[in-house]
Amino acid sequence: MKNQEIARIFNDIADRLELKEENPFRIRAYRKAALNIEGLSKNVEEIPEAELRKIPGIGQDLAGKIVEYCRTGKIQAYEELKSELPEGLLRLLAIPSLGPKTAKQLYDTLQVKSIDELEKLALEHKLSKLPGIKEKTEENILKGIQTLKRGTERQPIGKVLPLAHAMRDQLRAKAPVGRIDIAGSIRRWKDTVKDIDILVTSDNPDKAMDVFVYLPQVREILVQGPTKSSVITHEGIQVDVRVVEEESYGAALTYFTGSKTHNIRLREMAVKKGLKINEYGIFREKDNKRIGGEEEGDVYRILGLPYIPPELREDQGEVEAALEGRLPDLITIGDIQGDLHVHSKWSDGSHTFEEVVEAARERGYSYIALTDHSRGLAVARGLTIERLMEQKKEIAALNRKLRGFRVLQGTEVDIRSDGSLDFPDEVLKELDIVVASIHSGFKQSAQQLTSRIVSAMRNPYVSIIAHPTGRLIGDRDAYELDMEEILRVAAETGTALEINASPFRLDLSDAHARKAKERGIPLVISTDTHVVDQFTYMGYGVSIARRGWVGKGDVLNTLEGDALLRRLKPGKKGTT
DNA sequence: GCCGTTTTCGGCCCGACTGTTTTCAGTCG
Repeated sequence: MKNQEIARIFNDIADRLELKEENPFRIRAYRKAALNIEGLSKNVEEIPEAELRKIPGIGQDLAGKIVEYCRTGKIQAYEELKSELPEGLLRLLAIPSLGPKTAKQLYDTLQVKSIDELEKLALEHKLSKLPGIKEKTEENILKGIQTLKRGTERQPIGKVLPLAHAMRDQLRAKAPVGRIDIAGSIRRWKDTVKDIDILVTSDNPDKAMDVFVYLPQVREILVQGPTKSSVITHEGIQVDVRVVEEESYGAALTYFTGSKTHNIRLREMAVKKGLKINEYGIFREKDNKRIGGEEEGDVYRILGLPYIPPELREDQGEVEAALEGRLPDLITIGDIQGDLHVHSKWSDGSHTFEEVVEAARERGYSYIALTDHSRGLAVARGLTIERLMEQKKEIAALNRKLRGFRVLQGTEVDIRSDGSLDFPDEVLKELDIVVASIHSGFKQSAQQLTSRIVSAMRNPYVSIIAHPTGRLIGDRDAYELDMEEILRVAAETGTALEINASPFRLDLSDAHARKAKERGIPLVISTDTHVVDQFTYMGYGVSIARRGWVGKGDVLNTLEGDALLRRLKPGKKGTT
């Protein structure tokens, strides 16, 4: 898939045009096109040129450049542009607080061509000799270089969300704030997050901001004003707080929730209706009269749209769907009846059956599947066939005692390097549910890995493929897989794909979940719990499903226990 | 460079904070 590469090139072209002080609207056109290509779920290589032009922000010229890149691996105009300015100059733009104007000035006057050169000059106070640059700017450039060197990668949402909640709760307790919400990509439940946006109302904004910038989590204050302040936490995460008036709260919440492209769509629609939308409200163009904005619903209602849930706001067709009245009815956490991927002390989990069951009942579940590891996974104390059969007896005994709750006996059977399963069919057929997954041989070719998963799906007893792509966010990329082939065979065999709800996996991803849903492939959302606290991961999994346009009917573990067992693949007996 | 229920030309989403100015440019989101 060349989408990411093309998006990167278009952004790079935009940077270069900016340094050349080209027409800013032309620059924006490249950036907009890059955003739209990046967010595209289809592979651009498979889209004919005429269809490419239907993508918003892609016209004749850019469609031609995309085709040129797919065909030749190069874009002539880009190659020419690259020869005009040194690479190092481009890298200066990555420094926060340093933009194209300053970079160009530094290059023209001091011939700065790399970040190291710039750092040296700043330390020697050579920059403050330039017009418009004084001590403070020099300091900020040095700070920016430090920030860049530390790296500000996107963080897994599972790491950022608890911090966001803690800061929100402290603001609520200590600062003079009224309404308060976490906005931004966290509210959209993106799997990774770059910063935390918090929106508040306050009758004393200066005080509220004072409390905020001195919260214990704060390492450094970036900016502080009565409506907007930004800090960096000890973890290196940027947090922005915005204060708005009551009457603007809804408009501001929409605005700061984004995504950027979704907002631009809304604003463009507003302009066509003779309206103006900003973070303060919705206004009539002719007399600037406010016609709404206190509630988020105002924004959508006035544009003639149904409310669009934050998880869908990515400009991935949700505006069109809203206009045509075909927004999906999204799954909610309350729809989940049970968890189908749970470990116990028998393998590498931390709790007894009883403890796991109690925690599941507290969450309101009516069943869980115990899916301890199989024998081949020695590091996780995988079960031998004998232990598995012993476990089966214990589960049967436990089920006899339980009222209104059922424990399904299952396994997370390892898909070995050669594609065979770690238990023979005679063993698998004795189980209620078989979850299969890969734990080794990650470095195999895409073809090998794909065929391992395909052969597992073709086994009549395998109900679910767990964490199909193996990614660990920020740690390990998804395996090289032919996802098209996996989806095709999943649809053909009726094998369910798991959305692993661990916030460090979220695998399937939102985009893959959406594809699976479109093809009618059954999904399950499971937590892969090893410690009972991890049952709370379900919220992350449900949110990723929502981002994939997934409804209750697409997810097997929204079914009651009997219905669930009937729906597991043919070949399974479906009894307890 | 894109786009069109005023338009194939002339617009293009909107505002806050900082630093350097003395009314604003640059940067960011």
